[in-house]
Amino acid sequence: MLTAPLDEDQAADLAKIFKALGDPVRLRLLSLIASRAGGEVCVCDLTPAFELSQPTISHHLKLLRQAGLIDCERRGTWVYYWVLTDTLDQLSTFLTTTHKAEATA
Amino acid sequence: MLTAPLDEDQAADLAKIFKALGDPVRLRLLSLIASRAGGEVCVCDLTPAFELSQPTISHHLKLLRQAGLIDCERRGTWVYYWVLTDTLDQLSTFLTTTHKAEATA
DNA sequence: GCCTTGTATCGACATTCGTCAACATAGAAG
DNA sequence: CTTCTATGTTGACGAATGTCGATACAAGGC
Repeated sequence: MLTAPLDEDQAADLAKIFKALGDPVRLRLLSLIASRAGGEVCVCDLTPAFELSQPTISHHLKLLRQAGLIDCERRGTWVYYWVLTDTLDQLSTFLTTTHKAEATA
Repeated sequence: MLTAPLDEDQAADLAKIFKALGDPVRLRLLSLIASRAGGEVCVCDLTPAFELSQPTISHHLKLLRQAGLIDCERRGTWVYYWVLTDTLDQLSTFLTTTHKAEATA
Protein backbone atom coordinates (compact mmCIF):
# COMPACT_ATOMS: atom_id res chain seq x y z
CA MET A 1 0.00 0.00 0.00
CA LEU A 2 2.93 2.31 -0.26
CA THR A 3 3.60 4.87 2.37
CA ALA A 4 0.46 6.80 1.61
CA PRO A 5 -3.04 5.32 1.41
CA LEU A 6 -4.39 4.45 -2.01
CA ASP A 7 -6.69 6.91 -3.69
CA GLU A 8 -9.94 5.70 -5.19
CA ASP A 9 -8.63 5.32 -8.74
CA GLN A 10 -5.56 3.38 -7.72
CA ALA A 11 -7.67 1.14 -5.52
CA ALA A 12 -10.14 0.50 -8.33
CA ASP A 13 -7.38 -0.45 -10.77
CA LEU A 14 -5.66 -2.78 -8.35
CA ALA A 15 -8.91 -4.31 -7.17
CA LYS A 16 -9.79 -5.27 -10.72
CA ILE A 17 -6.59 -7.31 -10.98
CA PHE A 18 -6.90 -8.90 -7.55
CA LYS A 19 -10.50 -9.79 -8.29
CA ALA A 20 -9.33 -11.70 -11.35
CA LEU A 21 -7.07 -13.73 -9.05
CA GLY A 22 -9.88 -14.31 -6.58
CA ASP A 23 -11.18 -17.48 -8.16
CA PRO A 24 -9.60 -20.92 -7.74
CA VAL A 25 -10.12 -21.87 -11.37
CA ARG A 26 -8.39 -18.74 -12.62
CA LEU A 27 -5.51 -19.21 -10.18
CA ARG A 28 -5.01 -22.74 -11.44
CA LEU A 29 -5.19 -21.56 -15.04
CA LEU A 30 -2.57 -18.94 -14.34
CA SER A 31 -0.31 -21.41 -12.58
CA LEU A 32 -0.71 -23.92 -15.41
CA ILE A 33 0.30 -21.31 -17.95
CA ALA A 34 3.18 -19.97 -15.87
CA SER A 35 4.62 -23.34 -15.01
CA ARG A 36 4.68 -24.55 -18.57
CA ALA A 37 8.13 -24.71 -20.13
CA GLY A 38 8.33 -22.18 -22.93
CA GLY A 39 5.78 -20.01 -21.18
CA GLU A 40 3.03 -20.78 -23.66
CA VAL A 41 0.08 -23.12 -23.41
CA CYS A 42 -2.56 -24.08 -25.91
CA VAL A 43 -6.16 -23.89 -24.71
CA CYS A 44 -6.53 -27.52 -25.73
CA ASP A 45 -4.04 -28.38 -22.96
CA LEU A 46 -5.86 -26.29 -20.35
CA THR A 47 -9.45 -27.37 -20.78
CA PRO A 48 -8.96 -31.08 -19.96
CA ALA A 49 -7.31 -30.11 -16.64
CA PHE A 50 -10.71 -29.05 -15.27
CA GLU A 51 -14.07 -30.68 -14.90
CA LEU A 52 -15.70 -27.65 -16.41
CA SER A 53 -17.18 -26.92 -19.79
CA GLN A 54 -15.04 -25.39 -22.51
CA PRO A 55 -17.03 -22.11 -22.55
CA THR A 56 -16.41 -21.70 -18.84
CA ILE A 57 -12.65 -22.06 -19.30
CA SER A 58 -12.80 -19.62 -22.18
CA HIS A 59 -14.67 -17.18 -19.96
CA HIS A 60 -12.06 -17.35 -17.20
CA LEU A 61 -9.24 -16.90 -19.70
CA LYS A 62 -11.00 -13.80 -20.98
CA LEU A 63 -11.21 -12.33 -17.48
CA LEU A 64 -7.52 -13.02 -16.85
CA ARG A 65 -6.72 -11.33 -20.14
CA GLN A 66 -8.89 -8.31 -19.38
CA ALA A 67 -7.07 -7.97 -16.08
CA GLY A 68 -3.77 -7.79 -17.92
CA LEU A 69 -2.46 -10.98 -16.35
CA ILE A 70 -2.16 -13.00 -19.54
CA ASP A 71 -2.25 -12.48 -23.28
CA CYS A 72 -2.89 -14.78 -26.23
CA GLU A 73 -2.27 -15.28 -29.91
CA ARG A 74 -3.92 -17.46 -32.51
CA ARG A 75 -1.65 -19.71 -34.58
CA GLY A 76 -3.62 -21.67 -37.08
CA THR A 77 -6.33 -23.62 -35.39
CA TRP A 78 -4.99 -23.21 -31.87
CA VAL A 79 -4.78 -20.27 -29.46
CA TYR A 80 -1.78 -19.95 -27.19
CA TYR A 81 -1.73 -18.08 -23.85
CA TRP A 82 1.19 -16.73 -21.83
CA VAL A 83 1.63 -14.82 -18.57
CA LEU A 84 2.30 -11.07 -18.50
CA THR A 85 4.96 -10.96 -15.81
CA ASP A 86 4.90 -7.19 -15.50
CA THR A 87 1.46 -7.30 -13.94
CA LEU A 88 2.51 -9.97 -11.46
CA ASP A 89 5.52 -7.84 -10.54
CA GLN A 90 3.29 -4.82 -10.02
CA LEU A 91 1.09 -6.73 -7.59
CA SER A 92 4.04 -8.19 -5.74
CA THR A 93 5.61 -4.78 -5.38
CA PHE A 94 2.38 -3.38 -4.04
CA LEU A 95 2.16 -6.09 -1.40
CA THR A 96 5.76 -5.85 -0.26
CA THR A 97 5.71 -2.05 -0.24
CA THR A 98 2.70 -2.23 2.01
CA HIS A 99 4.62 -4.43 4.35
CA LYS A 100 7.69 -2.20 4.37
CA ALA A 101 5.59 0.89 4.87
CA GLU A 102 4.30 -0.51 8.12
CA ALA A 103 7.69 -1.72 9.28
CA THR A 104 9.15 1.72 8.61
CA ALA A 105 6.36 3.55 10.37
CA MET B 1 2.37 -20.62 -9.00
CA LEU B 2 5.65 -22.12 -8.02
CA THR B 3 7.34 -24.48 -10.42
CA ALA B 4 4.44 -26.91 -10.36
CA PRO B 5 0.80 -25.95 -10.96
CA LEU B 6 -1.40 -25.35 -7.94
CA ASP B 7 -3.60 -28.17 -6.78
CA GLU B 8 -7.24 -27.50 -6.05
CA ASP B 9 -6.83 -26.99 -2.32
CA GLN B 10 -3.95 -24.57 -2.67
CA ALA B 11 -5.86 -22.64 -5.31
CA ALA B 12 -8.95 -22.44 -3.12
CA ASP B 13 -6.97 -21.13 -0.15
CA LEU B 14 -5.12 -18.51 -2.18
CA ALA B 15 -8.24 -17.47 -4.08
CA LYS B 16 -10.00 -16.72 -0.82
CA ILE B 17 -7.30 -14.22 0.09
CA PHE B 18 -7.07 -12.64 -3.35
CA LYS B 19 -10.85 -12.32 -3.41
CA ALA B 20 -10.68 -10.30 -0.22
CA LEU B 21 -8.30 -7.93 -2.01
CA GLY B 22 -10.55 -7.72 -5.04
CA ASP B 23 -12.64 -4.81 -3.83
CA PRO B 24 -11.54 -1.16 -3.95
CA VAL B 25 -13.01 -0.37 -0.54
CA ARG B 26 -11.13 -3.23 1.11
CA LEU B 27 -7.89 -2.28 -0.65
CA ARG B 28 -8.25 1.26 0.62
CA LEU B 29 -9.05 0.02 4.12
CA LEU B 30 -5.95 -2.17 4.07
CA SER B 31 -3.76 0.66 2.80
CA LEU B 32 -5.17 3.02 5.42
CA ILE B 33 -4.35 0.55 8.17
CA ALA B 34 -0.91 -0.30 6.79
CA SER B 35 0.15 3.28 6.22
CA ARG B 36 -0.76 4.40 9.72
CA ALA B 37 2.21 5.06 11.97
CA GLY B 38 2.15 2.54 14.80
CA GLY B 39 0.39 0.03 12.56
CA GLU B 40 -2.91 0.35 14.38
CA VAL B 41 -6.06 2.21 13.43
CA CYS B 42 -9.32 2.70 15.27
CA VAL B 43 -12.47 1.96 13.28
CA CYS B 44 -13.63 5.45 14.15
CA ASP B 45 -10.75 6.75 12.00
CA LEU B 46 -11.59 4.47 9.07
CA THR B 47 -15.32 4.97 8.68
CA PRO B 48 -15.24 8.73 7.92
CA ALA B 49 -12.77 8.10 5.07
CA PHE B 50 -15.56 6.53 3.00
CA GLU B 51 -18.97 7.63 1.85
CA LEU B 52 -20.39 4.35 3.03
CA SER B 53 -22.46 3.34 5.99
CA GLN B 54 -20.82 2.10 9.16
CA PRO B 55 -22.23 -1.44 8.78
CA THR B 56 -20.71 -1.65 5.32
CA ILE B 57 -17.25 -0.73 6.59
CA SER B 58 -17.65 -3.20 9.41
CA HIS B 59 -18.59 -5.87 6.89
CA HIS B 60 -15.49 -5.22 4.77
CA LEU B 61 -13.25 -5.30 7.83
CA LYS B 62 -14.75 -8.65 8.74
CA LEU B 63 -13.94 -10.07 5.30
CA LEU B 64 -10.36 -8.81 5.51
CA ARG B 65 -10.05 -10.40 8.93
CA GLN B 66 -11.52 -13.71 7.76
CA ALA B 67 -8.97 -13.72 4.93
CA GLY B 68 -6.18 -13.42 7.48
CA LEU B 69 -5.06 -10.04 6.17
CA ILE B 70 -5.79 -8.06 9.33
CA ASP B 71 -6.62 -8.65 12.96
CA CYS B 72 -8.26 -6.54 15.63
CA GLU B 73 -8.57 -6.00 19.37
CA ARG B 74 -11.09 -4.15 21.47
CA ARG B 75 -9.74 -1.61 23.98
CA GLY B 76 -12.51 -0.05 25.94
CA THR B 77 -15.03 1.51 23.64
CA TRP B 78 -12.89 1.36 20.52
CA VAL B 79 -11.68 -1.47 18.27
CA TYR B 80 -8.22 -1.27 16.73
CA TYR B 81 -7.12 -3.05 13.55
CA TRP B 82 -3.65 -3.90 12.23
CA VAL B 83 -2.20 -5.67 9.19
CA LEU B 84 -0.96 -9.26 9.33
CA THR B 85 2.21 -8.95 7.31
CA ASP B 86 2.80 -12.68 7.07
CA THR B 87 -0.18 -13.06 4.78
CA LEU B 88 0.99 -10.23 2.54
CA ASP B 89 4.41 -11.86 2.35
CA GLN B 90 2.83 -15.16 1.41
CA LEU B 91 0.96 -13.58 -1.48
CA SER B 92 3.99 -11.64 -2.67
CA THR B 93 6.11 -14.78 -2.62
CA PHE B 94 3.49 -16.62 -4.59
CA LEU B 95 3.43 -13.93 -7.28
CA THR B 96 7.19 -13.63 -7.62
CA THR B 97 7.74 -17.38 -7.56
CA THR B 98 5.29 -17.65 -10.41
CA HIS B 99 7.31 -15.15 -12.32
CA LYS B 100 10.63 -16.88 -11.67
CA ALA B 101 9.16 -20.24 -12.58
CA GLU B 102 8.43 -18.94 -16.02
CA ALA B 103 11.77 -17.21 -16.42
CA THR B 104 13.56 -20.42 -15.45
CA ALA B 105 11.54 -22.58 -17.79
C1' DG C 1 -29.96 1.13 37.16
C1' DC C 2 -30.38 4.20 32.45
C1' DC C 3 -28.37 6.83 28.49
C1' DT C 4 -24.95 7.64 25.02
C1' DT C 5 -21.40 6.30 21.86
C1' DG C 6 -18.77 2.88 19.14
C1' DT C 7 -18.99 -1.34 16.70
C1' DA C 8 -20.99 -5.71 15.04
C1' DT C 9 -24.87 -8.46 13.29
C1' DC C 10 -29.24 -9.24 10.79
C1' DG C 11 -32.51 -9.06 6.92
C1' DA C 12 -33.47 -7.43 2.58
C1' DC C 13 -32.47 -5.83 -1.90
C1' DA C 14 -30.15 -5.00 -6.48
C1' DT C 15 -26.11 -6.27 -8.77
C1' DT C 16 -22.47 -9.20 -10.09
C1' DC C 17 -20.49 -13.80 -10.80
C1' DG C 18 -19.75 -18.74 -12.23
C1' DT C 19 -21.66 -22.02 -14.92
C1' DC C 20 -23.85 -24.32 -18.71
C1' DA C 21 -26.16 -25.38 -23.34
C1' DA C 22 -26.66 -23.47 -27.69
C1' DC C 23 -24.79 -21.02 -31.22
C1' DA C 24 -21.20 -18.41 -33.84
C1' DT C 25 -16.60 -17.91 -35.76
C1' DA C 26 -11.79 -19.14 -37.50
C1' DG C 27 -8.82 -22.18 -39.96
C1' DA C 28 -7.39 -26.43 -42.02
C1' DA C 29 -8.38 -30.34 -44.84
C1' DG C 30 -10.84 -32.68 -48.02
C1' DC D 1 -17.22 -24.79 -50.73
C1' DT D 2 -18.24 -27.97 -47.46
C1' DT D 3 -17.04 -30.14 -43.31
C1' DC D 4 -14.63 -30.82 -39.17
C1' DT D 5 -12.15 -29.25 -35.11
C1' DA D 6 -10.78 -25.60 -31.89
C1' DT D 7 -12.29 -21.33 -29.50
C1' DG D 8 -15.07 -17.59 -28.52
C1' DT D 9 -19.74 -15.46 -27.66
C1' DT D 10 -24.58 -15.28 -26.13
C1' DG D 11 -28.48 -15.93 -23.07
C1' DA D 12 -30.16 -17.80 -19.04
C1' DC D 13 -30.04 -19.44 -14.43
C1' DG D 14 -28.89 -19.98 -9.41
C1' DA D 15 -25.44 -18.41 -6.11
C1' DA D 16 -22.59 -15.06 -4.11
C1' DT D 17 -21.56 -10.06 -3.23
C1' DG D 18 -21.98 -5.05 -1.78
C1' DT D 19 -24.94 -2.04 0.24
C1' DC D 20 -28.25 -0.19 3.47
C1' DG D 21 -31.57 0.45 7.53
C1' DA D 22 -32.79 -1.57 11.71
C1' DT D 23 -31.29 -3.79 15.53
C1' DA D 24 -28.15 -5.83 18.99
C1' DC D 25 -24.09 -5.79 21.81
C1' DA D 26 -20.13 -3.59 24.54
C1' DA D 27 -18.29 -0.25 27.47
C1' DG D 28 -18.20 4.08 29.82
C1' DG D 29 -20.64 7.99 32.22
C1' DC D 30 -24.52 9.63 34.59
